[in-house]
Amino acid sequence: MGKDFPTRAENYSQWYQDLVIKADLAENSAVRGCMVIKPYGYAIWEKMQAILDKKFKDTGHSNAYFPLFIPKSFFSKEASHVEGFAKECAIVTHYRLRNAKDGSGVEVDPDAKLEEELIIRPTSETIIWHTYRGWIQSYRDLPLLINQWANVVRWEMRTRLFLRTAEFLWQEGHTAHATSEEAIEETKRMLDVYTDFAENSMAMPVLKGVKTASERFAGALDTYCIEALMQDGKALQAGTSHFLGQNFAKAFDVKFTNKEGKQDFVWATSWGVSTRLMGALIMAHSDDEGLVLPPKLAPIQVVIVPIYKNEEQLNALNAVADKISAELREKGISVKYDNRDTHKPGWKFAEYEFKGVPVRIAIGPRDLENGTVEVARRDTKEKSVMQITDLTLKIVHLLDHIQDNLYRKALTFRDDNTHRVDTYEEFKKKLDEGGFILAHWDGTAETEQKIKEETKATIRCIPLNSKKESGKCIKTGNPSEMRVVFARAY
RNA sequence: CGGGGUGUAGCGUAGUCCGGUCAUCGCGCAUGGUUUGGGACCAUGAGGUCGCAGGUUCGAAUCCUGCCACCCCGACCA
Repeated sequence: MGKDFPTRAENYSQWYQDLVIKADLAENSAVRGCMVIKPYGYAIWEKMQAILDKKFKDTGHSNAYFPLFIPKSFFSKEASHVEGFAKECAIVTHYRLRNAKDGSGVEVDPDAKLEEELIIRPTSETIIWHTYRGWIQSYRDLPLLINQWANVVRWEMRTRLFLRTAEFLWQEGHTAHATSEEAIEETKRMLDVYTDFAENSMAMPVLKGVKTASERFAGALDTYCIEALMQDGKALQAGTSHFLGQNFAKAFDVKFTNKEGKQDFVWATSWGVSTRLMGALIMAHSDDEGLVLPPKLAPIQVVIVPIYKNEEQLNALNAVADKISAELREKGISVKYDNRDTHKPGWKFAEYEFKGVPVRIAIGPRDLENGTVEVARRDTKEKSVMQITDLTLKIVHLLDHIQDNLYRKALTFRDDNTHRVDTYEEFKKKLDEGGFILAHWDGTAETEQKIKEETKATIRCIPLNSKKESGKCIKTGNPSEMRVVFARAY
């Protein structure tokens, strides 16, 4: 564990992959492109879920669950939606197996062909809007604010643990509203929820923005997003929130009677974040010694390691450690006291460091005499000796400091790697150094496409908070009203 | 789906060019003992269809053919 681990500078993608596996977050499975999320990795995901779920409930949403399978015909109803997902769908065609005559095992029973094939959901808009048709008649039924936690499948050519897998876990919110304004408001509200989560829980600064037409969700009128910058200088889309207009309402005939007694199609949104956030979290903070977790998402926030020579000493340490643990737990801190006799302290130090546990407390016989403990923080690797008497409060503060420090560090990194450029030459040069690039663009899909082909950079978003500034497109020299964010992306 | 690479014990590997005590070493695992303030040490032991299937040969991890899986780089995507 931790040995023979490449540094980020040596090989970033290898560093990432080894980190995920060696920190026990996930592993590749027997199924191509699908991963097994291991208990430690899943515990982080559960913390993400718990925080997000509360935010969804607090903003008026309810959870529900829709089927994994979607009748093929549903998919054809919204033209751009089909086009967007057709190339990456898994399809169920049969419902029965039988023993092969040659004894080679089981085979698909050709007599068990489904009359209508089922698509395994790559996203649930179609089944949900089909269902909403029966739920919505009047303006009194609106807004309808639903979220579901689910798995989805997108048959990807190339996969990477957490960042892109054929099957992944996510949440998808699907809401219906009486007016366009209300739906847009909802779209932005949920983008803010994601932003708040990314920055305050993940300690990861994000840029809020709108996607260009070519990067928009299939079937959306507008796709809002949060974009984060990873340590290798590549951008990562961490969450999306879509204003779907009346596209799905029209495709699935979801009408309501408004206060004036007139029929109208409802206005829709959808929004989601996925286990990809795990990848973002890992790449935002971790270092060459392993995982670094922000306290708010760490399954174990504090680990206590005893140092002893014999059972007598251990017993004395156990008593003190149990008391410290209990006090910390009272403050809502998750503590692990690792007094296993099967591993030495040094081994444990390395283990928990690699797994990103924010704070480690070591207690030995010398500490018992002095009424102290040794406290080590993962983010800075600093160690200090603290008195046991006021330890709990200090740990509470330390965890807050670590959370803040990780955010500030990530923010500084992003600021240091965000550049404004005004010429195409400068653009290409900065692009190779990595980071976000703020540049003028003439607003056409052709130019965007050309830049992408020539440099592999995409427009990550048109920032929501950016000021108008007239300038010239870096590629064509045509007039531009504001800068957009370019980057190479995951 | 195109280009490149790799498959030998749970993991990482030597050996493959040049076929013949070659199945090597390290980590890990098990047992016993000594240890314990930064990944302990000694001893003993268990564990392998050398990716799979054919073929060549007296003899194949090694040569030939086919297949499969995984990784990296592209195109596509959250």
